[in-house]
Amino acid sequence: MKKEVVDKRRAILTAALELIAANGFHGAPTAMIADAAGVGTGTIYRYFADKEGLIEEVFKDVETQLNETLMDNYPVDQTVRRRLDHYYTGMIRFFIDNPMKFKFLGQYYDSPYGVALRRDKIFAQKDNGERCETMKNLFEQGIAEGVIKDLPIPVLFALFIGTLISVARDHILGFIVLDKQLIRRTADASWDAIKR
Amino acid sequence: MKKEVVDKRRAILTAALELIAANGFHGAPTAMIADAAGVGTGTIYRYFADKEGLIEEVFKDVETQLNETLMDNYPVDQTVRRRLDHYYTGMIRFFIDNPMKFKFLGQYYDSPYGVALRRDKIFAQKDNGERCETMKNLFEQGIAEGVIKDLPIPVLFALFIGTLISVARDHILGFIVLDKQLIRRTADASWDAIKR
DNA sequence: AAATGGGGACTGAACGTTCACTCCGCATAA
DNA sequence: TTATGCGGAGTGAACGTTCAGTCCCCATTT
Repeated sequence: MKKEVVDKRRAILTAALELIAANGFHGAPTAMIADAAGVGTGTIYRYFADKEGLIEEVFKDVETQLNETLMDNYPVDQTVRRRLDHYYTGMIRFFIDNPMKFKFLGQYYDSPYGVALRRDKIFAQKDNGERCETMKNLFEQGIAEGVIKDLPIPVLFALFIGTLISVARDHILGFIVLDKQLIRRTADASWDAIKR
Repeated sequence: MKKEVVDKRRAILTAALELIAANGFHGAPTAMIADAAGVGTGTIYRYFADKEGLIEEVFKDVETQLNETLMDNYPVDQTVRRRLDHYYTGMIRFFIDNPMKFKFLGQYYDSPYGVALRRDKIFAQKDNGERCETMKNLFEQGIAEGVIKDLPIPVLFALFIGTLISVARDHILGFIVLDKQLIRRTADASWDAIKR
């Protein structure tokens, strides 16, 4: 835990992420994860309760990284649109830069593990005071200001984020190449969907 | 195969669809499918090569039903927007009316089974002459007419269909209730995303 | 400095379970 | 009798998990 010489916990987390992203949950047996991490199969159970526990930890890890990325340079004092755009482009970039993490999240969300998870829960910050807001809050502010359509929050969420996920997947699968300009135009188009 | 008294093939297809939609691929062992269908486990292998073959058949079945639904009352002579709207609302209604089929498709698409599948392939008609068009064609027409943004087809697809899938899922999971009016407003918002 | 001993991180063969799939006998029909 | 459609106990492979044993580190002793 403290020695950095060989952090086996990290090695297991990384191996699990990569193998699950590449082959799915059931294409990543514990023996294979242990192998890729360079540890014995038993060692996994020294750091995690069971395979499900391991997967949960991987998820939390990715979630934290994504949240940290999104908090970076958060434009607190700008318009609702600018703040939403920060989230949108930040997420796209994170997924493009970390395709394995994107695929893992995809695996996670529609599986027994993630069914109970609400989509907006991802962005529910816990202890960051005023620096960030949930997207839900942003949508509500936008509606109050009259700049966003008065639709139920989950619908706005679907309109705004559903596209993001589809576009990111297409990029990762190689159907399109999302350069800076195309990201810009996609983000604008998604804004068109929810703007009043 | 020909006797309708008890169509075991159909019973197996139906049972597989329901169980996979409810519990996922790995929560639906062959023994359970056979039980639900009221046949012996061995009988499955009289009608299908293996479990993968069965799942493929279920997929083709659902695909065909969806396509047939969409061909109904297809507004051949109307504007691009009207024709796209026909697809959009038709799909939403199909998914709302057949939540199990929606869930099954979700399972199918991000699994080893569906990786090779292109999204627009779903709508590639085979033998229907001029009655229907692929969404790809509709997007291209729209771009040529100057009514749709000049973005890559997969991006337009993501903008238009990504939202549909998210919204349908939210409805099926019970987070929102999609009545006729809300479907209308969602379809319009999705159009805003792609319209010029 | 060198020798010793104890403790805990680590390992992987082995275990029990689960699953897709097979095989052979049975029931029905001709 | 022969042919056909079917059932479900049985089979081997693969999986998650365990646990008895190994090995390394370091405190202690000489």
